[in-house]
Amino acid sequence: MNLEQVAHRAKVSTATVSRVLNNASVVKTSTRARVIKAIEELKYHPNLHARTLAGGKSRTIGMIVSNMENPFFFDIYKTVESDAHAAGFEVVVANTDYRTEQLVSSIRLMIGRRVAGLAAVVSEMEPALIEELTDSNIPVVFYDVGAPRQNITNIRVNYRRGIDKVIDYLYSLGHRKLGFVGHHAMLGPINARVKPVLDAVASYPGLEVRTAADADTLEGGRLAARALLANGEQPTAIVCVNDIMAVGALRELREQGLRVPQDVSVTGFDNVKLSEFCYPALTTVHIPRDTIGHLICESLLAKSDKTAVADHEMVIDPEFVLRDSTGPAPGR
Amino acid sequence: MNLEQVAHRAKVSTATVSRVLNNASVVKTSTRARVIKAIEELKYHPNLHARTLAGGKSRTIGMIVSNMENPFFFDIYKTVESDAHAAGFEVVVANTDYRTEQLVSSIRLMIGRRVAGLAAVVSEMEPALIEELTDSNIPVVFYDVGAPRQNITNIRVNYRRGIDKVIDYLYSLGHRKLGFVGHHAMLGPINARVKPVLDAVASYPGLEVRTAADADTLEGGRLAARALLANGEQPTAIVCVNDIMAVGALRELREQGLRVPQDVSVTGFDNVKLSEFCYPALTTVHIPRDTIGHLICESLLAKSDKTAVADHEMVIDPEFVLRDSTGPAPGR
DNA sequence: GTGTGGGGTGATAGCGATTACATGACTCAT
DNA sequence: ATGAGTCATGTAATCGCTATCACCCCACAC
Repeated sequence: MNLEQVAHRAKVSTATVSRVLNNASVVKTSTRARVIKAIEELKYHPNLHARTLAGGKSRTIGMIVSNMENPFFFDIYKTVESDAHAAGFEVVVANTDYRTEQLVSSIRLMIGRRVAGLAAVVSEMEPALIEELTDSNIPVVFYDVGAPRQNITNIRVNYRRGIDKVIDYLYSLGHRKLGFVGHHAMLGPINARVKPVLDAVASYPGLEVRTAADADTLEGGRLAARALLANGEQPTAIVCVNDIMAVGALRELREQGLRVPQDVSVTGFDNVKLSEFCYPALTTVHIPRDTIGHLICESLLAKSDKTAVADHEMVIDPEFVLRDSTGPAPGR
Repeated sequence: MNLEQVAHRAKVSTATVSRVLNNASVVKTSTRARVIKAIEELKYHPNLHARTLAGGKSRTIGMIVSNMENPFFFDIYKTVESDAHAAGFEVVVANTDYRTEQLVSSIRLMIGRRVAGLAAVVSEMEPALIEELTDSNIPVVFYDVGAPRQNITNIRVNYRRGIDKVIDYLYSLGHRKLGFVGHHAMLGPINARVKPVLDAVASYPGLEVRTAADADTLEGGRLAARALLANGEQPTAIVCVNDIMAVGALRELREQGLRVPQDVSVTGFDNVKLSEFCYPALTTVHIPRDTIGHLICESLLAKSDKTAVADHEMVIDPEFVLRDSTGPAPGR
């Protein structure tokens, strides 16, 4: 079923059918009606591939994320999608699972699709890939990828500010031995997340930290916490790189008969919905995923419309959220 | 950057470049090397739209789900994606948020994309849409959509068997007043999920059930539980349509100072990873998302390869999972 | 020497849209 | 009546690729 058949049935030219399909230029009301009738009768659905090929422009934007399983990423995606839809764009997502190989093929795929814009919300990103991307001439927005770069819009969160509030709070409660639960992908944002922790820790006298890492999942958080509790002296507080892993840690502590926060305090990061529904509710740091999503979409659409929008860097400030998973260090 | 430019640079015809790209027929080693060199030098990425348009076949399969936020759907998606990748296919997902309007536009979009196959893992599905889909000649697999239909492969779960085990267990523990937490989309699978509950309840003497529904989210579960506790006699057990809502219910009970399972028992459904990480860990029913995902992909790929694969119905049996959120009815 | 067959490559006709550009039919002021 | 200006529509080139067919060249058998 194609344009030509519709045109034939409506006794018009393909150009006219295209016109009514795109609401472009003027078509006589009676003609339009005939065309629409033909379209419906034939159950015609325009071929998107032919469309973008002929039109030279694609109405879809691509989004690459590290781990859709983590609601942090999903929340951003959802905002982007809703904004994109409002502007008449589709969005296709790709998951990297923190694997470079997946990232590479996802990027190639997006370039192959000639997406109107690409949002990369991933931790890992090699310079060669960035180059490949910028060469492709596709508008790109990164979230939190490594150092600032020219020709790229980068949205980042001031993790240092967030983690400072956490460490400061724990310190004031008497905690001196911290455990840090991270995940294996110790690059990009994880770096952007890990380094601030180490920096913050270093600025307090007598504060120690030990790190354990695993996958960015509930199970991973549990295993990392287990590792933390197994080797060496037990920390009085466990700081987690994100809420999901913190919930995993919570589970491990419970299993080992440790009470939170009486025996061990736990903190998360992101303020994902779940952090409020787990038990005990997590003390965490709020990262405004909706703001991030809006910024991504706005920037992408602006770039794909006009040709000259300056690339820039946007920094977002996180907020401390105090809940029930933190308390005074034991014996104090 | 297109085929022609690559061909020109490698001093061959476009046909030969295409041959190299597709590993089709024989190309002299030296020629292939020249072409590959040109491709790399020009940073050429084949245009996917032109490809599928010219080739007449798309290497992507579409998947429509009701609510990606619910890990139940995500788990299925993940399996499908991984199977699809293994077979050299991409998958694009669309979210309906249980809204018919979204479903319609997603289906149209998928048809427009000329996907090689479509998996519909949604609750709502009007006959007209199903017709539109079958007319489009795209291989389709449904998960749990209404009554069995011809010309459509349908994968379904024997909810009755699952819920029977739950109700039976609660009944044996002395529970007679049940609350049921569902979600607003009371169609399709929700029907497939709700009706069995009512049927099961009806088969026990003296068993009562009251229903409350809200959104399919943590928050929704909480609100539904709140409604259940507010009106009328307090149930001794709350049966939830899925784990996510159950975790929401857990939160509400805690907030109201009710202990689980001492004061109120709670059950989930799906056996999502979270059900094991929340507190208390949920008694639930396991639905094998991986099996579902495998079946979907297998069926879709089979259909898109050969032309004559019979449509059929597959029924999956769920399993009861006993954990810590259920106990004897209070005062017994 | 001539026929046969196959490996390697080029020319080119689509695929299904969009989009100049051209055209034809009217209206209307001059 | 005539030329200009609109409005509505048709014609056909084009997008970037795949796939068919034709072709050339050379080895090898008879």
